[in-house]
Amino acid sequence: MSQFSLDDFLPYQLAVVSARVSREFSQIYAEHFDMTVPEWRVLVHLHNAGPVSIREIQARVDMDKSKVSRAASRLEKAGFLTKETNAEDRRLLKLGLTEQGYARMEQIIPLADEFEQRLLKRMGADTDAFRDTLLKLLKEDS
Amino acid sequence: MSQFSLDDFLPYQLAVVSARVSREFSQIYAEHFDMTVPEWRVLVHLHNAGPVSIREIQARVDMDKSKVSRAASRLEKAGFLTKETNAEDRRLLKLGLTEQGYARMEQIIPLADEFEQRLLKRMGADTDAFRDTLLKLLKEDS
DNA sequence: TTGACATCGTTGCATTTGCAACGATACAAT
DNA sequence: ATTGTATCGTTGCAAATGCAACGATGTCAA
Repeated sequence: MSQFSLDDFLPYQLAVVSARVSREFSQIYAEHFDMTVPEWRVLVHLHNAGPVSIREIQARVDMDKSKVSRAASRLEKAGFLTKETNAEDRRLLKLGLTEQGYARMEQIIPLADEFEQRLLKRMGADTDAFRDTLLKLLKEDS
Repeated sequence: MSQFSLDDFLPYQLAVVSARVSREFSQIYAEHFDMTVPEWRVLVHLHNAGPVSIREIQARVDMDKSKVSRAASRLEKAGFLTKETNAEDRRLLKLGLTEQGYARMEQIIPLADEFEQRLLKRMGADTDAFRDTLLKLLKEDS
C-alpha cells in the first residue's frame, strides 16, 4: 500500500499558502475600499503601463479575457477607468485610468507595499532564493 | 507618483505559480480519471487517515465544510466512499474509502509522485529551503 | 472587390464558490 | 427535565468562474 502525505505535496502547499496570502491581502483593501482581486490587478497594470487593451491586460496579468472584461466594466461604472476604441485597430479597446483611478491607486499601493514588507519579514533572509525558485516553477515541461 | 510592479509582487507571484501548478496537475488526473481538486483532497486524506468526519477533513485539508460536503457526496455517489453516522456522536459522519476508493488512489498516487518529482527537478537544489520558506509564510500576523 | 480566416471584446450558460442560514444532536448549568 | 449554547453536516442563494459561442473588425490572397 502506497504512502502519500498531502501536507508534503508541493502543489497542495503552494495552493494553501497562496490562498491564505491572497485572502489576507484582499481583506486589507476590501476593508478600506470595495475591490476584488481582478479589479486590483487591472488597476495595477493600467497604473504601470498606461492605456492598453483588454488583450494586453489579459496577457500580462494572467487572467481570462472575460474576467478582465468584466472587471473593467465594473471599474468603468465605478469611475476608475474609461474605455475608448483604438482608432488604429477598431477591434481593440484602450483602457485608461481616470483621475479617480489614479487617486485610488495612490491610496492602495502603500498598503500593498506594507503588506509585502510584512511577508518578507516573515520569510527571513531567504527571500531572493525563494523568488528565484518560484519563477523556476513557471518553466514549462521537463 | 508611486511605482509598483505587479510582476514583483509576492502575492501575485504566488497566485500565478500556484494556479499554474495546480492546473497542470489536475490536467494529469482529469485526463485519466474524472476528478476535481476537492475530490482529490478528500480521497487523499481518507487514504492516509482512515475514516474521519467532514469536520476533520475540513480542518486538515484547508477547505470550507460545504466544499468537503459536496465533494464527499459526489464521491459517495460515484462509489469511492461511504458515509455512516458516528455512533458515539451522532452529529458526526464517518467517511470511509470503499475498495474502489482505495483502488483509485493506488492508481493516482503514482501519478502525483511522478508529477512532484518533475516539479522538484525544475526547482533544482533549493527544494528544502523553498519549502521551509513557504511554511514560514503561513505563520499568522506580523 | 470578394472571400476565407484570424483576432478582439462581450455575453450566455452551466458549474463552482463562499457564506449564512437551518435542523439535528450534544452538553453544561440550573 | 428544561433551557441555553455550541457544533455537526447540508442546503439555498447570490456572486464568481471558465469556456465556448458570437458579432465586429482586420488581414491577406486570389
